[in-house]
Amino acid sequence: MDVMLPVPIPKMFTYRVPYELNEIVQVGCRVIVQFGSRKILTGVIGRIHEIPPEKYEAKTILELLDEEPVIHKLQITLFQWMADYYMCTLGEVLNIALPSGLKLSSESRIQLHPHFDYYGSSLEFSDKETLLLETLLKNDSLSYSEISKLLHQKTIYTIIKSLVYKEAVIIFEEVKEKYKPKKETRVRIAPHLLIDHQLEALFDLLASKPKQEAILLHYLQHVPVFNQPELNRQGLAKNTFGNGGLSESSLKTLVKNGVFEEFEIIISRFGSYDQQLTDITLTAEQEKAKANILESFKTKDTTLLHGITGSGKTEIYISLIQDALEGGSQVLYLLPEIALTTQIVTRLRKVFGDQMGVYHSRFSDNERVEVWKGVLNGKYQFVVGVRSSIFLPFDNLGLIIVDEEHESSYKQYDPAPRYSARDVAIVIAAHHHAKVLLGSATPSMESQYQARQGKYGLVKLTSRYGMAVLPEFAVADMIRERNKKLSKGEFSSLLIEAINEALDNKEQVIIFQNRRGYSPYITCHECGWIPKCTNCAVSLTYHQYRAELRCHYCGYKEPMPTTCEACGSTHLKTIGFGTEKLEEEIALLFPQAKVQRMDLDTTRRKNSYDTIIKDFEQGHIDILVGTQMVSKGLDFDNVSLVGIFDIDRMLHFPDFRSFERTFQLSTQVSGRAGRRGKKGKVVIQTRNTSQRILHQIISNGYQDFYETEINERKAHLYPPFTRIIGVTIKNKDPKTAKITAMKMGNLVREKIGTNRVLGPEEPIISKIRNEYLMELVVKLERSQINLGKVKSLLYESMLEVLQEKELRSSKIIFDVDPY
DNA sequence: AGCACGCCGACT
DNA sequence: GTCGGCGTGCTC
Repeated sequence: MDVMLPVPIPKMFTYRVPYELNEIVQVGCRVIVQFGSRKILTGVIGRIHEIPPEKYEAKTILELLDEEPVIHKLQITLFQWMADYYMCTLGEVLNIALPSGLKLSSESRIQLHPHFDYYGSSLEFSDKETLLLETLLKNDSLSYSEISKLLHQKTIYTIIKSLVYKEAVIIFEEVKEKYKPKKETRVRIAPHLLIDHQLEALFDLLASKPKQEAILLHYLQHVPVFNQPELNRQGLAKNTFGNGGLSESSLKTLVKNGVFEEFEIIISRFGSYDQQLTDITLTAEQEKAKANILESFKTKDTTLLHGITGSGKTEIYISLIQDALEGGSQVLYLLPEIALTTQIVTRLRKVFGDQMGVYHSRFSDNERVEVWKGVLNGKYQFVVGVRSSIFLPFDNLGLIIVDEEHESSYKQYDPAPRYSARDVAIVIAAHHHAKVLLGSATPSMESQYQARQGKYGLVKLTSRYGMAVLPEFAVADMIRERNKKLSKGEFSSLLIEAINEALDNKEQVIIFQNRRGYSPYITCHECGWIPKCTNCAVSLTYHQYRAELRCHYCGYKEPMPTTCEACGSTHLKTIGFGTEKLEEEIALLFPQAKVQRMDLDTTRRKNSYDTIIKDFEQGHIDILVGTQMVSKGLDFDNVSLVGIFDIDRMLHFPDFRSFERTFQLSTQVSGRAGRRGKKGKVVIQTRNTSQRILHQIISNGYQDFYETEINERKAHLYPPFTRIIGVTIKNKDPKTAKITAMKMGNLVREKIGTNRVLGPEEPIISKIRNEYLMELVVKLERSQINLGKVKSLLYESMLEVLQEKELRSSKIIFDVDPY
């Protein structure tokens, strides 16, 4: 049979099945196999056949892990499609798809040879060998890294080989099952006591032992065995006694005396939830939109729901999900990474209770395996999750919702597969004959274009939910403010005034600045020195609260210097500003207000994100400063003002999507202002008040924005008119990177046409993690292009370039449909 | 990707 | 000599 292994080699591997398993093995079951001389891996059976390989002897699988498949056949087809489309290997797809709790890892360990007698041996051992053997006498076994530490030596292979040769030690592989079901210890009354009134007799016996009697009463209170003796079987969790202030030692005595018996059960990590709200009432407009969506589904597999912020898309989703579930099919609801907050999950939980699974990156390995298994066994008919939930083993999907479909976090950038969950979702739906609903207030250019072309259905929601009205916009001219000395720090007088007004009215404020840290760089006033990362070609960001300089690309950090490392001057100044600096300035400008910052740095811990949201919701925070985290799917009733900083920097980011992103981000943040009947206000600070896109944001002119932008894309041959494949060349040596890129560029031009290839060029950040980068861009017109052919030509070119000896150390990475 | 194996320079 | 570094080839 052929096994898919989580390794970046573009093929499956043939293994033999032992006779006794011949009848049991199925495609989609996991197996453990030996791969290479000392690696043991978990793979998934991809194909069952009886053709023995010609050129080698196939190894036999070591173990079959599942009796029933953990992956459906349909998914294997999908994985293969993903590998082809995104130009990566099947193994890379599998590696990302399977939660790590389902993958076993092996570690080689060394142990004394069972027939080896250290004291009676006549063999000669070196000092290091002696040290190792004596340590092994004390410990049963040691791993490679433990030995390496013990001997203070990096390569230990020769020593081990010599000892293996002398038959003093053996190498073995330890395989650990990673997933552990969660267990709970329970107690129940010994079953024989339930017959013939023995329990009453027991009470008399315990009358003199009040503590034990209290325990028995506590049990009977929760498990009424007199009326329902069958309930005794399930018992009562042991920890309820301790929590009830009852003596644990008395419980122990009762167990010892055979009154109670202890047992363990496997429980869910997610507790249980009740469905509290089953009926969703839609407004007339929502009802109409829903009907339009259903109508559109009759002829189109994918429909775009374009609903402005606060128009109540979630209610429509809920209603559609309920319908699909009642029809007996599964539903997947995708959300972008950051927006997967308790807010939405809690809301859905009320409606769907236990049948809803949640899948996202903050869950532990064990929790993810539980969701995976829950989908397999039918416990979860409905899953809310992020990007990676498209890999869950659904077998009967009826509906996939991709909320905030324009979000870039649907695209995985590193490692491979560099896939777009939105695009893959559409492919999955086709496999299942399911429907896809894309939802957004600011649809991506791609989706909107498809809808206009009639490929997707299009449904619009144009009025805000309830009495909410769109916010009023004000643009602060920062050049004028600076010249007239009206601004204080980074804040314009306009924004300061607006904040004061909001605070006076006891309303909340959100400040948006898409850059974390205090300042993006510092410089020496005397000589112009700027501290740079040692591993990447970027300046270090100053983080004041830890007094550190940090690299946002590789994580490198160093303490904030007190003097210039070039000239020794103490005059270091910060340039530019991030969320930290704004937080500090707010504290100075509005000392009476409570400020909180929300960015990657303040939300690292597991619950910190939820805590901030909750605090803000309950009004413990007046002003929330944050990065794009504050722009996503959060509903706050009392926010009347949103401030947007540094929109110019976003616009001038050198990327064909910078206008689209700026428009989306600004519109999304603005949507946080003014809900439920109050008119909100948005202040945008810019150095160029006349740019057209500002007016499009202000007038909520999505259509106008779309028209201008789509013409730009058409004129410059960018998506959706073309398809882009990014090619990144990496090398530790900058010259080799350049030469590889040149050769690759020439070869690809030769094969697919000169005008389809741009570059090579050095990216803005030319070095990351000590690797120098070069980029090529392949632009392919949508029509009359055989995409598969082009991809194989690209792949061939890569192999050809890497044939050359001097260039072999380069890495060439393809990114299909980059964001 | 890992990992074995081989070749080469550096250091006790 | 022996260790560590790096280049190269292979994995059913």
